[in-house]
Amino acid sequence: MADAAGSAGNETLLFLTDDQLRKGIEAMFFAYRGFTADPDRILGDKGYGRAHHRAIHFINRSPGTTVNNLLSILGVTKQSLNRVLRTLIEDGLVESRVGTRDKRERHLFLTATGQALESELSTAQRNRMRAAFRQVGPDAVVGFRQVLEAMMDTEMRRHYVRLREAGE
Amino acid sequence: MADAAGSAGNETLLFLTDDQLRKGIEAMFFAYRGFTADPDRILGDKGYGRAHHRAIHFINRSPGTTVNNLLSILGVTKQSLNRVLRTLIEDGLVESRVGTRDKRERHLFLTATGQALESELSTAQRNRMRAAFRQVGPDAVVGFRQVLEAMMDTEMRRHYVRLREAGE
DNA sequence: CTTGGAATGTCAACAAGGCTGACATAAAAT
DNA sequence: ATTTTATGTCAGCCTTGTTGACATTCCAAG
Repeated sequence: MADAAGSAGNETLLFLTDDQLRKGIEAMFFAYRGFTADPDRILGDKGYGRAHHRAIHFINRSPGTTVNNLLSILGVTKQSLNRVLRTLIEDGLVESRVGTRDKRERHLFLTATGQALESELSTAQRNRMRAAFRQVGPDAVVGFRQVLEAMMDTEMRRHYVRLREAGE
Repeated sequence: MADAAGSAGNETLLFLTDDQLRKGIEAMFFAYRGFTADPDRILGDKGYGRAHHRAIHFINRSPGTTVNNLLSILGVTKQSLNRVLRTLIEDGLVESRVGTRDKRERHLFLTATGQALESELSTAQRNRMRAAFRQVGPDAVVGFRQVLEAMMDTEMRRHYVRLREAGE
């Protein structure tokens, strides 16, 4: 453990065994269910699904974002996203404004109602993550984020980093 | 860990700010797409989906497991799982043997063909995780797993731990 | 032993949310 | 003027969740 990086003995690479990797895989699977469980409950009660949550989350993060930008973040087809956006707009959670510079673009914003739902969802999700973070401490959290970032596709990492910069 | 709870200095808890938590949430979202991307490609080519992968994975981990046990691990309805199992059995990837003690139960096993697909899928998934692990080092990996475990529902953590024990 | 309930698994039908393909519109770019 | 881009829509398909109805098997209480 102590000589992890330097010694280059074969013990150093024990964390790369198939067994360790499999545990990481199963941990991802089970943890992701926990990660989505609380929002899923809230959404189900209101007749929405995970797809609506994702749209709401990223519109909240980048108010005024275009449909096209949202598409590349979410990695779905426009038809699929459009179905979700249509219901959110009809229900008055999202507002779609025609672009001023480029009138082909639609800029998306959360309404007050949309912000309320966003807040309810993200509060629930943050509560669970806060409990986990607090339980394991800051060093573990750093490792957690490092592994996740290394596991992303480069395209997705681009979006992730762009959002981080915007948020700070 | 030692001073996280006790010292109560405000610097100590900076990793619990809403901003840090939001980053963790987005990291989970983007990383999970990477996590499933490679298996999804392989499965798509063969006419299967993520549900088939999950079934195959856990049957491989616990050969002879019952449908009921698989249900509680996967957290879906028996009807949903049954559809997936039926296609896997029809295609000769999974074998279902009637229980000897209790003839209501079906015990599930991977056939040679099923094991071949399992191996292909888990190799692809392990390769990505290995690359990520190697990139960040063993300490980060420990933190990664600690956070994930803390984020699981207790029910899911039970399954996770039970699988760990069986594997070691 | 029989019978009723519990456990297990199967079949049918429906909904959410992915997907592709085709097409319309408006605006920008060439 | 023509082409390209951004967006929206319709139709139809697939996977994978759901509930409801039902068959089989086991077990336990009468």
